[in-house]
Amino acid sequence: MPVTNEDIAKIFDQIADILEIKGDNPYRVRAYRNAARIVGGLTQDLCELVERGEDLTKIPGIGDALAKKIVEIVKTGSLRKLEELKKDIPPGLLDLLKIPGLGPKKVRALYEKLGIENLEQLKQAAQEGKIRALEGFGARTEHKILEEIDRVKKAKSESRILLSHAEKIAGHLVEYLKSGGGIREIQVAGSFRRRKETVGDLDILVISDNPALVMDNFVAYDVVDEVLMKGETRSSVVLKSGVQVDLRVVPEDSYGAALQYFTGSKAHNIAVRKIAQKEGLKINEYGVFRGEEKIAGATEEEVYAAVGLPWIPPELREDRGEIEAALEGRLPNLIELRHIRGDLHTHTNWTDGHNTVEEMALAAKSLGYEYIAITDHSKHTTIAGGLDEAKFREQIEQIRRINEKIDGIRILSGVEVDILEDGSLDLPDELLAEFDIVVAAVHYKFDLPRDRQTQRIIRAIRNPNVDILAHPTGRLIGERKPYEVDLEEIIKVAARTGTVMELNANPQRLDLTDIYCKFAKEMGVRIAISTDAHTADSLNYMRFGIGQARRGWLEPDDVINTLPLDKLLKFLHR
DNA sequence: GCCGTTTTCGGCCCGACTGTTTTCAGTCG
Repeated sequence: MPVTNEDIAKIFDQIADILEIKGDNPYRVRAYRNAARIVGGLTQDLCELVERGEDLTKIPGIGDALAKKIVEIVKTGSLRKLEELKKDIPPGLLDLLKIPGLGPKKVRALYEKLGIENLEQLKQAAQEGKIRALEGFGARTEHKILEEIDRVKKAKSESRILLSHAEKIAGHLVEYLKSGGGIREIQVAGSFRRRKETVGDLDILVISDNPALVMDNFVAYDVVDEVLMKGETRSSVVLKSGVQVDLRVVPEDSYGAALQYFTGSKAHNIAVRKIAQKEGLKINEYGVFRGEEKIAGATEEEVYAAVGLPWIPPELREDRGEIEAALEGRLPNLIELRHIRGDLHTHTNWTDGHNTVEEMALAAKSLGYEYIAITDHSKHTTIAGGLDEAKFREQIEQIRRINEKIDGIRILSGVEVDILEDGSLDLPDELLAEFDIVVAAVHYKFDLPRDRQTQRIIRAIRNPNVDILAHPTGRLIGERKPYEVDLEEIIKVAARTGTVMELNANPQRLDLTDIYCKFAKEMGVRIAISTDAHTADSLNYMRFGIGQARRGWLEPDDVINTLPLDKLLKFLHR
């Protein structure tokens, strides 16, 4: 099994954890964490780079030492250094870091003084009252450990929530806080504002003349499960849903600085502050300072301007080249929801959708769209009631009639045709040529070997009738992993065949991911942002696709459903 | 461990809150 970039990132993170517990140089620890983040965000497969003998030290954050380690991991599947470190520190000890309040120093003390090596032993020691006796620990800490330990064990896997879920939680909480009074300005920052596909916790920022009132209201919110901390300017709670929410109250003239600070990402902020440092400036959540003098802080624009940068859209703030682009004046003009003129992947009650063709069309019209493509399943997807050729011809005819009947929206007759195991399609070419648009997708045999899966999809997109490759990795966030496939290769082929890649806007799918959006753009491949709506209401998923597209640096011209109808049809050669 | 037209050595982002303390280290974001 080839080593993935994620495997390498995980190894570096583990090393960072262990070094931290050992009390190693914190800057070395940071270098490993930084490397893990960078490796995880690369589009290019490190295995391939190593195979081609590329110079890995060209990757920022990777020096000689880490480059050698990457080569070793790729060639042997493991890293001697990590194996050595594991001899010093039992692996179970790393789980202790997940308990809030326990950091590397405390974990080390528990290990050295009490011989605790894992969560189970920690629980036992706490129950026996041994922990409160340790220097630097007390009864409260011991109590807290007992409280948290089961929660951590339970949530050991994945605790991030979908952005769509976060929107609901944040929406309610913001309304509640507003109704309690004392709020002059309120905004959700963090990864939520960066429109990341999943959100770990919510960061809410408030301007208030009465911080105490806001904080009191916050901790009294009826779905608060636990108050982690409560202060004048900062409080944290865990909601019953398990989501952590941090609330910060800042003065008005610091709002921009605080918003910038708490929007992150951490990596982006560090990069910005490094620039500030070179200019002899200091940035914190209260503003930009030259010595004692505050020179910016009320707005984000001001903060960026103070360090010589234009305002950078939150979705780009990942330290993936946006700082360099900003410095050189080549930030993209990112796509916005208002640019979208239609939806190119939707379902109706002809198959597994809930609404009629007409209902879907009218819903699209009410969103201000010019067109909507109806793309029901083909017969192989039996579970969805996929249509055969005769049924599709009936549907095409129905769509023609409805188009005559209603104004202000054009319904495109389309299909989401199954890509069969050998890469052929589930419908004959003659029929495919009759549709306005053909979307092709994999719906079964997710477990083919990487090479066969890749070739399967490449064969499908080489069919000139195929316009769009839908949900190209088949993942369902939190439920189903993406299937093994060489997406980079597929995108390269798509560049030659003129095939469009779909960014599926369903909040649980959102493939292409941001990094592949950016890669596709760089390869000159166009994107369709489509909702895959199975109900009229879920046409509103478009905003999630837009968020991901913006994270992937996409501009209106990169996305085909920003085209007016006539240009779209021309693009599709129909 | 990374990085560098001010540096190949000496830097490396910054502040709030908590608990255990009597002035602060550790943790967290």
